[in-house]
Amino acid sequence: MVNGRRERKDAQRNLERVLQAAHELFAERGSDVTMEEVARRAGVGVGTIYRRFPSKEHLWAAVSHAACMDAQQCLYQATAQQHDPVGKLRALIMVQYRRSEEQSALLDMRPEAASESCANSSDQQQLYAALHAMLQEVIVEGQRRGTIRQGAPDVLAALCLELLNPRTFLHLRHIVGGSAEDCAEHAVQFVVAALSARG
Amino acid sequence: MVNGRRERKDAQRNLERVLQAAHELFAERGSDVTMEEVARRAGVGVGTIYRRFPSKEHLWAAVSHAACMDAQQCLYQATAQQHDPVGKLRALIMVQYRRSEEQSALLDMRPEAASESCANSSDQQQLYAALHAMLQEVIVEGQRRGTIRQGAPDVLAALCLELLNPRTFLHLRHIVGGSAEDCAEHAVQFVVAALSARG
DNA sequence: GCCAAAGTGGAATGTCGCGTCCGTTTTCCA
DNA sequence: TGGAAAACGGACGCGACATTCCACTTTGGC
Repeated sequence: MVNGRRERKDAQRNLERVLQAAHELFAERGSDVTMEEVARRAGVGVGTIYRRFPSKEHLWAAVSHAACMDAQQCLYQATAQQHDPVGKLRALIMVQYRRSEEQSALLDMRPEAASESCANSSDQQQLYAALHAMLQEVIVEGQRRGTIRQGAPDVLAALCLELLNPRTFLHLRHIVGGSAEDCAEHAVQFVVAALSARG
Repeated sequence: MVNGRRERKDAQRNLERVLQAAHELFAERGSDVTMEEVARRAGVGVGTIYRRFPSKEHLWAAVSHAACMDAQQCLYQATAQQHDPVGKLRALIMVQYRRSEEQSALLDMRPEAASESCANSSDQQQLYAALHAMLQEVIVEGQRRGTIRQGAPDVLAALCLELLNPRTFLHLRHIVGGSAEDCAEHAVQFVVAALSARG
């Protein structure tokens, strides 16, 4: 579409293939994937990738950005449909765990390790922050209603957040052996118990 | 000491220096440390390291082994001095968090990712397993006494375990801003609430 | 103090993955 | 259909590391 000329459709198709391939590989194995692997899976040459993305980090950022925006969107929607804090908590855990099943490496984020090359994009950190904020909001609301015990909301949210990490899901999955939903249910029980106001 | 001849004392000294340097660097930054960095910090040449350890993985394994054995020892001792489940839980968290302060990268283990080159040694997995077993034992005992709620002990232990990971500590530390003990106390409150039998 | 064995350091080598370059192929417009 | 422009792909260059090699140094036994 540049300079009055339509974008060539092979170029368009290849961009899609590259993004698709990169998404699949990154989601599964994180950023320690070779550019050549991505190219091979996409059925193109490495040069084609570099035409669109100046570096591996840029490709990672693009894939990560899309995945994180999507995840954030899903999390917002899921909580919006719930009206009590416990329901919102359950929704967050369910959604996060279901996504972890397919995209553990892409969603795995460690906010404290901000500088490790492209393994952690700022989008992941933003997703983490958004999730932390959502949890905190739920906790504050629960405290207002008296269903969630007192205590610094940011700290409680941080502890819950650890249990929402894809790694936790994988670990749990390994032990429980059941579906993502089964695992999520265990985590929900645990978190709810940890947060509930004492009887 | 081989072949009737004493081990040269420069060799012995250098081995100690290498292990010390490797421990410091690995503890801080994990296995993405250059052999040359280790050599430099130890004040030796890389050749000297390779004389003792056939590969970087072997060096990592040696350092990791020592750290994990030591950690396991500390955890056992700490729980042995406590006589009720909650006390044992508190002790485990306190000890683990204090160690995390210095050795987060060495103790950080992800049992589900067993094959990622040398970043995860089998010792780390064993430490993880031991910690999981200790938690499980504490939980079973608490359930017997009626102070800990019912539920699959392995699953409950797995969820607690996530909160004992050095990453969790670092994240919490960042938010709380206090000492390792402060962070541990928050985690203890959370875990105890999550596990307590309902009133 | 002498010397053979043990140990040392760091330059050289091999491997691997990122990113570039350019001859070839495809597409689009007229 | 012809040809210019855009896109392609994969061989190649390069830097970063792990590991090897060997001329040189230190040590322990005599």
